[in-house]
Amino acid sequence: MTAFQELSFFVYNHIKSLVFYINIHYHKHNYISVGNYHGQKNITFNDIAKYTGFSKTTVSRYFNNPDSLTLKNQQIISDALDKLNYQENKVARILANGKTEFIGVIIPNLYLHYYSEMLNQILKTYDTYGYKFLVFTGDDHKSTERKYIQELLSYKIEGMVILSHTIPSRELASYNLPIVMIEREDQFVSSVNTDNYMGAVQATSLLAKTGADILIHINAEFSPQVPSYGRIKGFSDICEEYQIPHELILTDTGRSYEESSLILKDLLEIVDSKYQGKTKGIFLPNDTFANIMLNHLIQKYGQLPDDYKIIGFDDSPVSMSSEPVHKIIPPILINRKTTEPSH
DNA sequence: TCTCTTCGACCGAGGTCCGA
DNA sequence: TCGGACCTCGGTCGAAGAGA
Repeated sequence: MTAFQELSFFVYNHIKSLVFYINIHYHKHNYISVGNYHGQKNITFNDIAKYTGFSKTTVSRYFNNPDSLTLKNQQIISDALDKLNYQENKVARILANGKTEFIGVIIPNLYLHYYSEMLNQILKTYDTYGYKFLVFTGDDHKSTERKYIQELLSYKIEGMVILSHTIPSRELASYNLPIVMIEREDQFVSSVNTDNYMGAVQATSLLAKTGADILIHINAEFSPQVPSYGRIKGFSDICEEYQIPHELILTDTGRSYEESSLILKDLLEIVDSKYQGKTKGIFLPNDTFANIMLNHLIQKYGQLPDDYKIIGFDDSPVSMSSEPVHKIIPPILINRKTTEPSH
């Protein structure tokens, strides 16, 4: 068990024991519920109704259509809310109107910076739209992700954002739920994609300008239906069009940081010996892999050697729509120190 | 007639009770 | 043991009543 697993296990058990304590306390004294730790009952509309002498419908109207109440009665209810320390109960609202305001998110993992940053941007939309997110990491296991989707559906989510690529869009469309896929095969659902082809063209062109003798693109194998395939195609097309010496390495890139790191380390050794004395321009499928490669080079040589030029690929588009819509985000080329021309 | 307020069905799933 | 009726949770909402 890793340190992180131990930590999460401890947190889970601690929360579980707290909930158990609260439940025991409730059954023993019948005056406590989860969310209020001080032996005080959760205040409901019924309590406010009893306290003020109004019906609970009138209390409900105070929140949803206050103009239908006299100013005097609004003030009475407002005072009661303060006095009783009322706290909004979203669960009851969901029970009544069926709108959970939950959106499910399935991502392959969080160790790739692309996914964690994407999730970060998705979570930030709460302030604007009010939707909450239930997030699962599928680790590229189809059966696991199907199980997670069933779990999400049981919580009556109002939509799904899919960054995973194990489940085909035809199957996802059958759930009859608003779904947006990001950088995935998207024939039957809405999607948001980067212009991978143009991004690869820009990256490859930049590497070529650095004076590299050989250009190498490392990536996983994708079918042409997957947007990421555009990176492979863009790289190959530019190299062939301008007759640039190149090598395409399509391989399993791993399912964890450690696995990816080992695979990239092995690939680096192969490239290092195969193209000794030549300047190597390496185009990696994402910034995390580019950083891993950079770290291996620094560990080996103490710094980024002059005969290595590294470039990654990342983006963070987000959009949603009820109708199938496919939005293409134009890539922006960012020139960092890892692709400075040789002198 | 209009404004304000109340009543009670309803949402969904699990628990309880009672009769067969 | 089984099945059906009823209740529970906390809100929403349409219909209807009360009063000015």
